[in-house]
Amino acid sequence: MRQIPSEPCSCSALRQASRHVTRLYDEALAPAGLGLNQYAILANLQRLGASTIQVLAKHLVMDRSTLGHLLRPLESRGLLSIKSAAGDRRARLVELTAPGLMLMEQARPLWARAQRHFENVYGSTNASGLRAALKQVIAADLSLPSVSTVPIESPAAGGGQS
Amino acid sequence: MRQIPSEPCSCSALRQASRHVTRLYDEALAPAGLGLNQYAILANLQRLGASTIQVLAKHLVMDRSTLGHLLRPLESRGLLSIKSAAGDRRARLVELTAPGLMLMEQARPLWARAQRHFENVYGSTNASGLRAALKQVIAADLSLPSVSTVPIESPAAGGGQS
DNA sequence: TGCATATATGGGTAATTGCCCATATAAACG
DNA sequence: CGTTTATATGGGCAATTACCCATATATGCA
Repeated sequence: MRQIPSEPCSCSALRQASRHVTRLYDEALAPAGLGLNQYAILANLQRLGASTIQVLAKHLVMDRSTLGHLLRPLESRGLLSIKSAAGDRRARLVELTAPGLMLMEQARPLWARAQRHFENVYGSTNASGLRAALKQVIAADLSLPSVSTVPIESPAAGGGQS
Repeated sequence: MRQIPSEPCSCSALRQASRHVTRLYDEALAPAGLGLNQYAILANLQRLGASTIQVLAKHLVMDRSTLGHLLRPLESRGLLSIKSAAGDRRARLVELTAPGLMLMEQARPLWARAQRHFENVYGSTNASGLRAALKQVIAADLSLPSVSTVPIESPAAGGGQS
């Protein structure tokens, strides 16, 4: 009875590594009362300036509604503000507040410690190689061709996975 | 005006790639009514045979309580059973049921399609390289040295968290 | 101008994730 | 044998994740 070897699932591997590494960063950021995810949201906001949920979600490679949920607690804590955009009344502009900025100043060194620690353990060359590889993964268009229907078979133009 | 470049956060990169790739696998597995995570749980269960939550969680690089939560819906659907272990009344043995096994037979090709698609787009060599890198990440001991206390300085013994 | 379409969100539901604390057992040790 | 310690879980809480569907605007085109 061939024992099935652990399936080399790329997705599981990614998720497992995410969970593992997230524990490190969450622990490091805990003194600031932030999780890595919240830190990433605030950091992107600081970098981008006021942004719509849509734009911010794109940068975070995150579903819009997910981000919508995640903003709530941060807004309650006064770390960011959400107001209707001037030109477009559908859109809402998310922006870092002064307290949010202050917290980021305090949190950045905590983040840096986690990042440094990761690079010490895993190797900084390995780490940048990994980040580059992940960047490629993120950029890849992974949309599945609809399986059964095979709807319209427009010629060359096609689904365009390179 | 140095614009802050996107911070090369290893953890964010991992999480973003996870989210991105998970969407592919979830979509592929949807016809079986499973998410990738649920698939991974059942696949490990099939591979390992009856296991305690503890052991299963270790294999999944997942918190025990997380797994406990995730088992509930799968048990309700009758895909796995959870019974007290014979020798150890604390432990609970999780085991794939016949319907669970049948569903896995149906789901495996769906998983395979996602995996194949990922390798087509990202490159199969890249993919196995990535999995190898992630495996190393997962194996790394990332525990932070307690920052202030610097507790006992036992000599050589070293990192040994048993 | 007016309707069809596209865009930007929000709410609801469910699964995913992990922490802390409580409980039930088991094991170890004196 | 009894007490301390370690192990295996569960429950509660909160954040994370994303789907679907509804609503409010904005845009494009006839």
